[in-house]
Amino acid sequence: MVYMVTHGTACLYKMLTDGRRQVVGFALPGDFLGSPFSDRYPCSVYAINEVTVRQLLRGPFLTFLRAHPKSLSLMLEAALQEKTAAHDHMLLLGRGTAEEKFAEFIISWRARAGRRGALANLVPLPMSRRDVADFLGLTIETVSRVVTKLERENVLRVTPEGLQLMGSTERPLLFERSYKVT
Amino acid sequence: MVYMVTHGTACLYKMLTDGRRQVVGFALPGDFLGSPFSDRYPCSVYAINEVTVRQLLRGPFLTFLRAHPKSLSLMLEAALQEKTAAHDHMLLLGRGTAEEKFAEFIISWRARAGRRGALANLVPLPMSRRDVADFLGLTIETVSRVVTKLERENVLRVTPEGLQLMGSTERPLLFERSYKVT
DNA sequence: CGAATCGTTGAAAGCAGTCAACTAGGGTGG
DNA sequence: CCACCCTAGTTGACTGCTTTCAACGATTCG
Repeated sequence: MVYMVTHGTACLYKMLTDGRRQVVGFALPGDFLGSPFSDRYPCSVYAINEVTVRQLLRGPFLTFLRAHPKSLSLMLEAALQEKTAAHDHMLLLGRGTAEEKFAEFIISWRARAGRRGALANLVPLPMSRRDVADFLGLTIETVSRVVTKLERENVLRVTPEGLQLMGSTERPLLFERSYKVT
Repeated sequence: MVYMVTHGTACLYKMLTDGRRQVVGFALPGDFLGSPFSDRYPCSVYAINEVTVRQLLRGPFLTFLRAHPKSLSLMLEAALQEKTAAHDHMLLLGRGTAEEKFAEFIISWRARAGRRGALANLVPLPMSRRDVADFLGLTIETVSRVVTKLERENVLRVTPEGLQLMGSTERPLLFERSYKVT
């Protein structure tokens, strides 16, 4: 079974028997959950806020895709992009410091979530600290400490509506990247 | 431009300006490098051993895919699988200990590399310690220490041909997983 | 009000990182 | 043939960032 998110935000995660959890991503409207090729779910999902999905039966969906190569092509393009995004996040998880992880998360979340309208400086954070921590491979305490530190440095401000990024955000990104393509 | 690996093993990685590196995967024969939809390379590549590839021009390849939905479908299936693999690795990077990271790596590398024939207990490791370390988000020193520890515990033996896994490998995997699918 | 959940803060511990010394092979050139 | 160098890998001592453990504050809800 495949689902397509139509409204809301979902959290995708994997969990170990001892409770350790890794959030692998967040699904926004337009994103697909599951694969039309397998009846195993690649990971667990839970709704962060009110979420609605469109259910797609595996068989009929496959038939549809075979009949509409254009859609198939779009799905492949999206899947490849998501693979690249996953690789980017690996870099963060494997090599980033706590502060870099959080900064990069805010920047990219702002770009994704605030797609309606220009990049706002008020970034809504519908997910809990635990979700953020598990996404970044940190503990909630460490996330809290990083937020406090950035707040003290006037990089951002915590409001009930989300994180208010200060102007200084455009300055040297904490987590610069430059790919040497060989 | 897209390439398909036909022989050998390649290493895919991303790197930061300060030299920190994350290996995002290893490409074996049959794997594709790059995307037919974008002319940006998603990551850097280097050949671990003698590698041959088949070069596919983006335009003609796209035309071919449009004319052969079956191939398109196979590429989508592969891309979705790789996305799942990337997510699995995120769990390892974000939540695994050094020992769990290495153990899981050996197990899954054996499954992939030793596909010809049954799962051998002699696992060849064509890549360097640095590649392994950068794949697991560790330092070469830590990898070395883990190997030494596992060798002392008679879990494996280091030989010039690769890692010799002892029988005890079938026992409780060091990194058990169990997905609570909601 | 009490209970529960979520988040913050502080102190201490621990796992992996850093720095450095050392070993082992492999290639080169005198 | 062997001294030399260079690279890959190992090992040890120490440091440090993040985790762990614990207490506290804020908010919501019955």
